[in-house]
Amino acid sequence: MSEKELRRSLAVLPIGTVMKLTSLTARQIRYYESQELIKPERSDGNRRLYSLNDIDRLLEIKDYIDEGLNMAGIREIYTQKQLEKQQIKEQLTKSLTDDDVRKILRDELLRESGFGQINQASNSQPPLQKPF
DNA sequence: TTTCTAACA
DNA sequence: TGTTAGGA
Repeated sequence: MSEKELRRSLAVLPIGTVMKLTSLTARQIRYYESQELIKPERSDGNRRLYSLNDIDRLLEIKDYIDEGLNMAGIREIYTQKQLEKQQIKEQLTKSLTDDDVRKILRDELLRESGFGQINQASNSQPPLQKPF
């Protein structure tokens, strides 16, 4: 996470500030939390602390409600969005794996060409038993 | 003073 | 969602 993202996710705002920044009532803000649309931190004597990201999300929630969505509908949007992120992560991991495979194939070709001894030190892959 | 939980004329 | 009670 970049420092910028860390700052935006730092929960330091009390509900009173959030009310002014979003024009929502404390009742609404707490209700959206009960619907799992936001997850503010807690501290002090059980007081809620919100981050700038929470502010953005609350403003988005207002728009979604204006568009006629209910709590469940909005929640689906966010849960689906986090699933997409998870899939992107998996794809990235798969991509890196393919790159490793490419390195291995390259070294196999070098070995078969009789240049096995000039293996690059950058490749930490152990030699294969049976090159094809 | 501000915020919290729970509950409803 | 509003509003209020009773505490922290």
